Amino acid sequence: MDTAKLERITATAWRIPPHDGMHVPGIVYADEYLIADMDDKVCQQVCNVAKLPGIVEASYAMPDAHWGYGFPIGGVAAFDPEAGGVVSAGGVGFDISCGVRTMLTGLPANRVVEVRDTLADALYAEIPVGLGSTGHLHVVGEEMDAMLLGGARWAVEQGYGDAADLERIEERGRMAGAEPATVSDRAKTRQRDEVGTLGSGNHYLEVQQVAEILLPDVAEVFGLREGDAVVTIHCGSRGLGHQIGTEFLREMVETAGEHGIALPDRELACAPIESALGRRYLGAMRAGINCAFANREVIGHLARQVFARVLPEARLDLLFDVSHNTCKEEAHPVAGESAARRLFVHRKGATRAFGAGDPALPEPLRAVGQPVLIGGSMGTASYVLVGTPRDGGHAFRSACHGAGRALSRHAALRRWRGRDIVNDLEQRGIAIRSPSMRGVAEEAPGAYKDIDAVVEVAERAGLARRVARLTPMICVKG
DNA sequence: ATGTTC
Repeated sequence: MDTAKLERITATAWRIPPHDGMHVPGIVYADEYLIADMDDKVCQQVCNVAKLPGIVEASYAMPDAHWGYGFPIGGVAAFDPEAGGVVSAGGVGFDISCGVRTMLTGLPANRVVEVRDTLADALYAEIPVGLGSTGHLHVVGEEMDAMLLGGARWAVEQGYGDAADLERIEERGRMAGAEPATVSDRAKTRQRDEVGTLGSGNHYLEVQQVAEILLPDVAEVFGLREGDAVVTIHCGSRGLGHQIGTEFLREMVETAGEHGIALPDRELACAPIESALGRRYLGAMRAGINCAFANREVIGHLARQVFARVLPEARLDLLFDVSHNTCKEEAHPVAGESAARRLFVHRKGATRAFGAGDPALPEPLRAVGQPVLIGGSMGTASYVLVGTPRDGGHAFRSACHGAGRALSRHAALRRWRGRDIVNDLEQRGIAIRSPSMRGVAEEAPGAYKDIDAVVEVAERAGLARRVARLTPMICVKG
């Protein structure tokens, strides 16, 4: 990216002054290396978001930001409904509530190494993965609506997962305000056999080891011990979220003019939060969040079943479950103001990162802050961070979500072959199981930014602090 | 991300 038009405000933050109709500045969190590699289109998208009605404080991009549909992936933007603020389907993304959960085995990683291939095969056999994969459940009619209302709570009621998990999920496993009636029959039909499936793309289940502890006191509260094995699941709301996104995006494009909104890019289609369409989207999007909660809860249960057979001493207690693609109603002080405002915070490829003392956090996490789970690319490290207490002017208590793509899927396909990637990783002791060698090539580690650099910048920028670095042993890949 | 172009 050409940094000539950017003001460097700290070692890890760049400001784009408002111009050409931007209501607020853009802020990009990056060091000189990450900003140099970031696509100019990220800045353009940050600026476009800053032109939307009712945006407050700034249009943000996290250190892992890359080009996305309308909003950048790694984008954070908050809107005030009292100031004509909008909600945008493209600002949430197609994979509503795509997110990550990490579960603690309580066992040293060498116990996994001893049974690695057996465990990898069993996980791959039991956990549905890949494009169009179908699951163990068939959810229709009133059950579908109950799932969309109940989220992970519904899954637990169905016998998938444990009630103790619920405290360790954002919104305690159930997003309030979901309106299943606003979700189309087509979206529900697409989902009826997909609950409890991993999906494709960058989604995965990994068995990882805690390679390094960076913040011992917090790691202890989180239950992370150096050398232990953990299980991390990354997936979202599958066909249902995608269908909701597709339908509302179209409707928001068609009605933007009626709402008096001039779109800088049709991919930024949006509706006033206080409009009928805005409220309807929020009801459907929240149902999509519950779908993702239920999905990850069911997959977590399937993983526990596999471990119970292959490695029965493993506990698989849930550390936490975070969403990366949401629009949430939250109270935040805007920079320069003392009182908090009621805002609708879009996080697209970004993680909520609440600090110690936040009442949204359950005990004992409230004492230290929210676990911020950063999913790495296939074969590379992942991180557990912890949210930091912050006031206004700091991305509405958000952090990055992953490594972030450096190359497009298309470019990755030209450069790598899936089989070679699998062999290379096997040489390094990492077992990959995937139905799609094309998918593996698209997800080649070299197609992503350096996650160590991304989280270091996130920490230096004050977005979150590093607690533990995780490295993969087994990856079941979509 | 996605029954990878209703």
